[in-house]
Amino acid sequence: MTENITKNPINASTLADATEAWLSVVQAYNECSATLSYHLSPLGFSLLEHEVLMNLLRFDRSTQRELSQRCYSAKSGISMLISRFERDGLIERHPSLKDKRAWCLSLTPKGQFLAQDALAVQNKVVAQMAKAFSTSDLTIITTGMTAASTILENMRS
Amino acid sequence: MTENITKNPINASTLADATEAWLSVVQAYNECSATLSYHLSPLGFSLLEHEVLMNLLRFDRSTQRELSQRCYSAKSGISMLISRFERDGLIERHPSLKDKRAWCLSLTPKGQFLAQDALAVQNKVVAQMAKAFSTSDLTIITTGMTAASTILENMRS
DNA sequence: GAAGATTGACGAGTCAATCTTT
DNA sequence: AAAGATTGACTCGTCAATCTTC
Repeated sequence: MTENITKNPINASTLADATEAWLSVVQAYNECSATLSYHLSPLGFSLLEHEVLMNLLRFDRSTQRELSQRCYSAKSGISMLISRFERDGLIERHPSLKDKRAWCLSLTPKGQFLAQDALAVQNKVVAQMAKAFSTSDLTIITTGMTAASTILENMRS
Repeated sequence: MTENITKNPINASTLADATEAWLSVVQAYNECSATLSYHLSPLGFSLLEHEVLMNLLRFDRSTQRELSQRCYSAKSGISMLISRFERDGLIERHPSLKDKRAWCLSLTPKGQFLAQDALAVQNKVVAQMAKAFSTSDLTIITTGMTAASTILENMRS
């Protein structure tokens, strides 16, 4: 007999605690978005553009579909955004060797420089945020949020 | 001499940990949005409409500016959203007694019923999410995220 | 002058349809 | 038929300007 192992039996008080916790996450998420956006504006990047740059820094030769999924943005928007970046010389589209439908995207040298600038901004913000948490807190958050994502994803199937 | 007390000395490894933790939060946030949106659609509510209803359930007689701040949405959008809710009979606008510029917003009986339905959906989602965390985890998150919000807010002034 | 609310113009991103390739 | 990418129509929310009240 299999059993559903959870860290938490759900009752009225934990529901209230969980709601409060989640509201604090939503608040922090919004504050972080506003702060990141604020400090990125001198570079001329929106939050979505920033996400795309960070992804290409970590995962060279990503496809547009991969970016679409990792940035939680529709593929049509990514398509237009990449076209703009290509026109401005930040990104190069290479035809995929394995799949003729797809593009492999790479940062140009210019794109890499600007992405590094954006990364520096992100690091500054994340470093400040990290002051609110201990190392073990961060581990708890990473583990829990990853598990929560899986649970949430399963609630839509 | 005052000193900046933080839970975390920032170095390269904690920056990586903090980035990973934050990415997991962003992922969970997006999955939660998608799941909530998915389960709210039968009720015909968008995420923003849901947030407004939850806020009026908790804080009766809120003003539009208060909703705008608590829902992280521009006041113009709130104004139009409230007009729609008023037209559909979910909300009543009462002139504020203390400030003739402002409206005091209240849910009508019909609005209260629908807000309860939306709350039930939210509770279902939050309860599932809570399975990923222990009670002490939830406390750590609430405390840390609240502190992080303050830090982030201060980074824009 | 500052703040709450409203309106209109605008923009970023989504959805649906289409084309090509698998 | 399914999947990657693109285009056009559309929607939701923002920004700037305005009106009224503080």
